[in-house]
Amino acid sequence: MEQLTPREKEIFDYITRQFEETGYSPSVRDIRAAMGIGSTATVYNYIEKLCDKGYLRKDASKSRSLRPVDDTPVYRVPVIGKVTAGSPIFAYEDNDGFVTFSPEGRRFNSSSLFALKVRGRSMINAGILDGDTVIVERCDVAYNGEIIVALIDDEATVKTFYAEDGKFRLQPENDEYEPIFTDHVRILGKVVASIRYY
Amino acid sequence: MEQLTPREKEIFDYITRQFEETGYSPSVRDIRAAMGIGSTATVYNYIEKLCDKGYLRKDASKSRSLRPVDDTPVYRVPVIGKVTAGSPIFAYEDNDGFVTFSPEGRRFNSSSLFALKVRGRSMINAGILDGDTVIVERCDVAYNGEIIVALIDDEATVKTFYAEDGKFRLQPENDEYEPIFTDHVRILGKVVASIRYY
DNA sequence: TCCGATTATAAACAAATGTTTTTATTATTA
DNA sequence: TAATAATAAAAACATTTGTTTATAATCGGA
Repeated sequence: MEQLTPREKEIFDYITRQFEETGYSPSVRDIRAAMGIGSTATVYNYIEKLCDKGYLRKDASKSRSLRPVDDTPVYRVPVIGKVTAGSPIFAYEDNDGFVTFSPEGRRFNSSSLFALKVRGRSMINAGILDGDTVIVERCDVAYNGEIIVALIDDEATVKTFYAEDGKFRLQPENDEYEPIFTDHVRILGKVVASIRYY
Repeated sequence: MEQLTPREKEIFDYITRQFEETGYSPSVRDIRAAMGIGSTATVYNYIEKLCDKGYLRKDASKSRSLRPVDDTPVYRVPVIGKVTAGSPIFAYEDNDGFVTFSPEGRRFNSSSLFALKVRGRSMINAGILDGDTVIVERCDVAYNGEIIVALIDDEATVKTFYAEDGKFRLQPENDEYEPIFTDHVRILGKVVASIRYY
């Protein structure tokens, strides 16, 4: 990312801070006043520079449409309550609220994420405890060793996935549990993160 | 929270969605157009209602200053790199970037949070694996059974805390590790959440 | 010393935007 | 049936706001 001049950085920092504090963008004149600048044109030029350099976004002629380009997106992920086979599992209405999740490095299609509260101790050796929240990316294929969410007997379950001899093995990560062998598995998605609150 | 009428909810949902998609608030006329309403006054009344009922915030006479009242705050938490005893541990400069964290239910003083990348397997029985990120709330006291971050030999370590017979026991959650007994412990904070990325 | 980058100003215009006032329809409820 | 809540409109007004144009001071490096 192209370097900012000292003054550009000052102005960028102000915009960012305002955005965080108020929840919306300062206007050109707000910036002018705060930075002790005499003319709106000066500010306007800075804004164009910051946009050109990739630090800001704005929509032309729209008031207060500035926003810092954020490289770590924040997703508001619906927590799915009960999962039932036939029904529209991912209907927006049938959720238990939301969790906020921001990944490291990668990006997701916002609508392809959902979350699940884990019940039971079948994955404790993988560090997924009862009550943990897993963030899941919807997909219908998986590779060996990936932790997935699958639909078993009308219930969503978290297991490690293996394809063997044309069949599937869903492996709990807990010696007290037995693996599930099946010819057919309906994969809801891959676990991309897990969160625990103390 | 006071109930919304059907139409109020439609309008609130539109504002929320716009906010998420564009990063800034729609104007009164944006809403008017999108909702198929003939007059800005109608929209204006709805906005006032939504503010009165506590669903929206706005600043008087400021364009595009609407924002949904968000009850789950999002914290941008600095990831502390190396921790050294005497030095200003929490200096902003010395960090490994940020993680975004939003708690369930409770609120924190934003400046009292920091994050740590866990190294080693000493807490695996508590579901904290090598590479996990723990979110820590700064504090200098703890109660028995709480998972804390303490300073041992100039290094930050995550352990379960116990005070016994006027001494302290820092308990690893892994049978291969021995507890640390000490007369004096410098507590950096309590673990309030842990996050793992796959 | 000249040049370019950085920082800055004044003045005006056009458009977008929030706000007020006054009035009306419809459906529900007492 | 009368009262009330929910929904809606028109028209104007006052500000706020983005944008353009033309001009200038300062400073470091070639």
